[in-house]
Formats: sequence, structure tokens, C-alpha cells
Amino acid sequence: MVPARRGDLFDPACPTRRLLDRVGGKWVAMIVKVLAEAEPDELGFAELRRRVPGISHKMLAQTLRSLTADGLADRRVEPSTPPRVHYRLTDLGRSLDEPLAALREWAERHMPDIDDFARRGGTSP
Amino acid sequence: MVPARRGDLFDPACPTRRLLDRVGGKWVAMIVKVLAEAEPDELGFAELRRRVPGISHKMLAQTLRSLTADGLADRRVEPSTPPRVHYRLTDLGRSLDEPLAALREWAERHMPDIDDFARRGGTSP
DNA sequence: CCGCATCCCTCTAGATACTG
DNA sequence: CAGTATCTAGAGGGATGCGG
Repeated sequence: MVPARRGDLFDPACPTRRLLDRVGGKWVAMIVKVLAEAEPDELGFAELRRRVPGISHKMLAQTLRSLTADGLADRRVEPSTPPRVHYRLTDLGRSLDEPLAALREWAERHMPDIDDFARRGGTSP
Repeated sequence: MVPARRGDLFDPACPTRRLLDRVGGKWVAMIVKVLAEAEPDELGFAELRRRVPGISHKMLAQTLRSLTADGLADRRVEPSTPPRVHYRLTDLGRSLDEPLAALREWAERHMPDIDDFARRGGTSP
């Protein structure tokens, strides 16, 4: 990650794009939301999959893996047969949910405006 | 946009992903930030390009086009030779900058934590 | 039950070039 | 100077299958 294409080093003091590279993925924001709403409980893999409609087995595992690797989620393995694995947000992950919640709120409030504007082809009222 | 891959319709009541599909693009957030910081002035195409290091001519035009089509930015053509085109945020675009600013702030404050965690391989202190 | 590897397809975005 | 079209490489993400 953070490839530094060719000789072109972008400003290393711009963490926003790096954050969006992670959070802008197709499923990250939704999984963080679901985990945040489950607080203070943790969620099993299967339960998570049920609460994120449309996600594939692979993408859920992959996204959870990256969240765990980034310290945004904790992973707890229950040593049973079959083993069950549970996830919850870390403090860091919980703090990330705050700006994400602001974004969700904006989206719910204003996406209809964008849709209307786009549908009318940008004509003034 | 909002392709609805194959037969798989996701929940239409989830505008957050649709917003992230737009804002999560590589340049959108940065351009909105630059336009917001220039307020109340508008910025010419060339000036914008100077303020967004690393962006290509094509991607700047393309991103500005989508912002304009979504009603997030206004486009003003100065009928001179050569023609100059100026951009500024609309009220809607300006309101979007608020949650984006929250995200930027989080990124600046917490990306180092993520980096440290990843660098230590997720080891507890 | 959950994780990981493989294959494949689509979509993004960079390079380049032509028009107004 | 600004906008658009074409081509191409690479990443993201879906389906499937084996391993633990």
C-alpha cells in the first residue's frame, strides 16, 4: 500500500487519501457501522455476514483481516468445534466511527438532492 | 454509476455507499478540500491543477465534471481567448466539506496509530 | 465454521493525442 | 487553456474450492 508511483512522491503529510484508500473500499464503512451498532457486544463471522447483505464470504474475511491488521478491530477465537470467531471494534475503530457517522448522516440527508440535480441534468429551478 | 452488478440489487436505502463511491475516488476529497479552502474565491483550472499535486489533466477535468454534474461545484466560463474556466463549491458542496473535514481531522490525528500498529505487526505493547 | 488461494472479470485512472 | 476520446495496465471484488 501507499505505492509511491514512479518517481512521483505525493505529500506524505496527507493522510486523508490513505485513510480513504482504506475506508473507501466497498465494505469497510458498512462493517464498521455494523460493529459499532452492536456495541458493546461482539459479533460472530456468520452473524456479521447476515448483517451485511450482499457481501461475499471472501470479502468479509478479507475486510475483517485488514481491519484487524490496522488495529481497528479485535479478533477473538473461541476454541470450540467448529471454531467460532468473534469481532469487535477497538477504541481506535470506535473513534473512527464518529466521522463515518457524520458522513452517513450527510449521505442520508443530501443524496436525494444529488439525485434530483443529476436527474434534471443540472438545470436551474 | 450505481451499476447494480448483475441481478444483485443492494439495499437502495443505503446512500452511504453511494456517497463513498463518489467521494472515495482518488481525487474528489482533495479537490473539495482545495475548493473549500479557497472560499470565497473561485479557482481556475490551471490554478486547481497547481494546488492538487500529482493530478493529471484528464483526471482533474473528469473529477470536476462529475462534481458539477452532481451539483457539488459550479462552473463558470470566462469568454476570453484563450478561455478560462473557474470552479467553486455550491452550497451543497460546501456542506459536504464539513463531514469530510471531520474525516481529515481523524486521519491526521490517528493514521500514525494505524501505521505504528501495522509496523509492529499487531503486537500488544 | 472460518481462513486462504485461485481464477476471472470489471472498472479506475494514467499516458497520449486531437479539437475548440 | 480547457475538454474529450482512445488505449492500456493494474487494482478491486465476485465465485469457487481446499485446508485447518
